[in-house]
Amino acid sequence: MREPRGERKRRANGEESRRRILDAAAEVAGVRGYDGTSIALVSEKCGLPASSIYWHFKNKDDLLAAVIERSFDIWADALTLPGEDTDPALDRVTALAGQVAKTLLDSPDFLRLGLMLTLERRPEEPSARRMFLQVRDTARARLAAVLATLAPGADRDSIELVTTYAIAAADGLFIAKEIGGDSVDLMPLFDLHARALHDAITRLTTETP
Amino acid sequence: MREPRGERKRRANGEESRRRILDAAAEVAGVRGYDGTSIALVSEKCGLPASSIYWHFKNKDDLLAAVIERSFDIWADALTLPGEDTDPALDRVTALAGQVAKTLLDSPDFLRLGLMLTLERRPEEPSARRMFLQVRDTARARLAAVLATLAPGADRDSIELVTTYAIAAADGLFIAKEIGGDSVDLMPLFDLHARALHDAITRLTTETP
DNA sequence: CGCTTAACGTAATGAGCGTTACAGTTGTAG
DNA sequence: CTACAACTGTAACGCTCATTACGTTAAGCG
Repeated sequence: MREPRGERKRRANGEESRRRILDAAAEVAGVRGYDGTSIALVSEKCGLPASSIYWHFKNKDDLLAAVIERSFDIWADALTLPGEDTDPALDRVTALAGQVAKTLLDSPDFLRLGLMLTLERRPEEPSARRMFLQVRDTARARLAAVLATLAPGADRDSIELVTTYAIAAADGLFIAKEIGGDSVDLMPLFDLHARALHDAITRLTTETP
Repeated sequence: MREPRGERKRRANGEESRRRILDAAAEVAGVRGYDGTSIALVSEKCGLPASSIYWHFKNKDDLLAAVIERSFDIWADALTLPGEDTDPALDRVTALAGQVAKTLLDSPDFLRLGLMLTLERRPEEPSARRMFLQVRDTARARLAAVLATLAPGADRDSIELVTTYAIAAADGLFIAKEIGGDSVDLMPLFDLHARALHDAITRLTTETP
């Protein structure tokens, strides 16, 4: 998925600069959104001229797509899925929800920027948006797999439904945190969410024998 | 809340123009977001010159705040809260969730634009954002009141927690619909949500006697 | 040394932006 | 009729934007 940029570090500064640009762009884009992220701002924040940004990235769209990709990778790496031996099932769901809550608090850039991008509809869809939808889909597939193991007998459609709900509520809780700031404690909310998911899954296995 | 603009229709065209501007701005802003909504685009879409827009509204920020306010009013008017006589409680929550789902499908402008605004953090917070947070808070208060009647014995903090969760999941489901489009059917998702809320409320009244 | 090339620096381009100045138009009041 | 206020139309302002052209520097390699 990651592009190794062909070259193998001829000049040490290149890779370093690329990282600095991505850092700056992530910081700005996470706060100001797609339009609000100007090349001038990123340039100022990373100390490199605009031309260097354009040397490392095709254009602004390409830069922001790379930001999302990297930020998602960082987030996904920080997320340690609970092992299959954890029991009972409620503990497993709660542990997973807690993990998601914690990692979202630590590296929220890709989700914040990604959600902004999904809500907008430009005439030409930015590849940054496509990138977000793509990584989001892999996360979704992983979650569906976990939920499927918790409800062995359930049909595929029901699993998909619960998965959609699980992700949606997580998105919403993330936004609630963005709005409420310190007055919102994510942990009990994600506990509530885990309960809801557990109940829904249990219903899947008991109501459709 | 609404500003009556002082004058009482001296010239018929004025009110009509104002409405046309708001319609156009809502259409554009719902799709393109805050930055993406240019005065030139709104002007083109409503057939009035930019100067007319600036005659009716102080500036772009003022215009978008008015868009959110009006769109919220339309949404809130369409929302008929289920009467207190509806029973059992699950039916009441389900009815409410269904109402929210339906009205969000019909008039999604204020929520889409509002969510975009909440996710961004500019140096100077637009009054459009403040307006959204304000109307959102009134909606929140209303929902909390409804939930409180369903769980008479519950303490205030628990009600607040469930309310936050309820709104968050609704936001997330709205976004899921934006992403998935026709492949996402909101109704079963909001049913699932209603179940989750009902379970949470029931737990509030039984677990803390 | 000299050639190639990755990377940075300077400066400019053209387009679009929000906003305003200002002159016209038209209905209403005195 | 005149005066005035509510609007509309035209044209420009200054600014920021993404992007690029182009010259400079320095490391790797023969």
